[in-house]
Amino acid sequence: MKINATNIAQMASASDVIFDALREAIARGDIGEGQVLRQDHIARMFNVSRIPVREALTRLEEQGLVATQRYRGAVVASLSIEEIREVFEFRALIEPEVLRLSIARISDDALAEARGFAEAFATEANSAKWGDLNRQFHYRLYEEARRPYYLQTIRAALDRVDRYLRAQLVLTSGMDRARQEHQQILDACIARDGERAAELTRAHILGACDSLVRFLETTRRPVGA
Amino acid sequence: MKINATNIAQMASASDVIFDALREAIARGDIGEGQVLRQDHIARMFNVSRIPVREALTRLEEQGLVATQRYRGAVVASLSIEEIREVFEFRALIEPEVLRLSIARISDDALAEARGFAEAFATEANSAKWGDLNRQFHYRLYEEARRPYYLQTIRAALDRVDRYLRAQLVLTSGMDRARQEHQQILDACIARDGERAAELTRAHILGACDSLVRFLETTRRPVGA
DNA sequence: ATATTGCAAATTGGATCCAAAAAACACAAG
DNA sequence: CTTGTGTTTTTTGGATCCAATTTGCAATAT
Repeated sequence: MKINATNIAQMASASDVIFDALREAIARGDIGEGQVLRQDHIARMFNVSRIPVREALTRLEEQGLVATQRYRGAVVASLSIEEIREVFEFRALIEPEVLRLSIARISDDALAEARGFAEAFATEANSAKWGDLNRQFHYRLYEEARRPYYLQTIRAALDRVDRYLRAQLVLTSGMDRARQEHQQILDACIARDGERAAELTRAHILGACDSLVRFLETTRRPVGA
Repeated sequence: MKINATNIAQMASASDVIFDALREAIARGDIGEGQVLRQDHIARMFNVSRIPVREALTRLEEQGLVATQRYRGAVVASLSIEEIREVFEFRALIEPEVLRLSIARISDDALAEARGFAEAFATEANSAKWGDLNRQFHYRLYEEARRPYYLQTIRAALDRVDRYLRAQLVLTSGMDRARQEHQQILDACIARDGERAAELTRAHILGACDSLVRFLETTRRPVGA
């Protein structure tokens, strides 16, 4: 048997790279909602033909991150306040449950790593990094649940609303409250109190949602002035 | 302004048709797990080139219904018992909540339609139709929740395990119990007892899962005989 | 007989080309 | 100045073609 790269790790196809790059850019808000994604433009950015770009866009549409109209191209999906609220409501149902499952078997090492992310989140000065650190903190706690399907669902839901969440974090008091709530969640995890950790997570998500919705309702008046 | 078909409804692209056809065939179990899906073969079936087929396969992979390996093609995803259990556990978390939300505003008309599906399910002699009727019954009750994101998630989860569920239905006593449980759920809905309807739905899903897993554990011994 | 190597066929991933539709634009009429 | 119409340009959806990789098979050596 010859040993080459494909034996070690399956080489990522071009569309995988494009998909991941666009997915992250959309989730982070680097590409604003409503912005059109031209196949040709993206193809040139990655030095490929339009074929892998179309595959990436297809996958993004399946994930709900872009909306495509026939012969009109893809635009970054924009969510109504109602849709945003629904995704948060969904997260508030799933994530506490996953954390509960996770705590039943969580190791001290995992807790220590989560604590590291929480501290990095709390002390990071660059607000552009808050979103990633927030995600890492929660994910680290969820991973121990060993529920790949749940985690995938959570990731998809968070991808949809992450750019709004990041906007909420930089609001006054948004970051302060997140810091405190992370600490409380972590304490409950360390105490192996699944019930309390779940309830705190639920409140954490719903609180962020409320704060975000209030913010959006005062700023979003594009139609009907 | 000229009026033509595209004004009335956006014409479905070729890949939409292929995607829906394959998705249903996989969910229903008409294409067995592990079966390879040759691009060329499917393309000829639909009288198109491989391009729209590849788009459909890409979307199916994003939905988790097929698994693709680079240069090796796509195969219908096969789930381990653990993975099946996780999807059912997920459904048992989501669906009761959606039903609870739905009951808060459900109309008598919707209940009548759901009753119609339940009766059709209970009296249908052709076992091949049980799966669809089962789905329609539950969906009709969920729709009134007006939660498109939840519904989409439920559909994706059910697509993954529907073929197993259909196999479980035709097991002895599987159909009998489903009939009774549907009636109980319907009664609770008619009484607008969201709490009871949710708990019955949860038991309905978990019961089917247990029955299915027992069945699979006795029949599935392909490795290590 | 079995394992190994080399070649041919089959299959996928990607590039290029073409047709269909939409958007942008120019221009005439009211 | 606005509105409507015809034309050009842009962009997407799909077909065809080519390269990269895998798979099947045959020939050979042990």
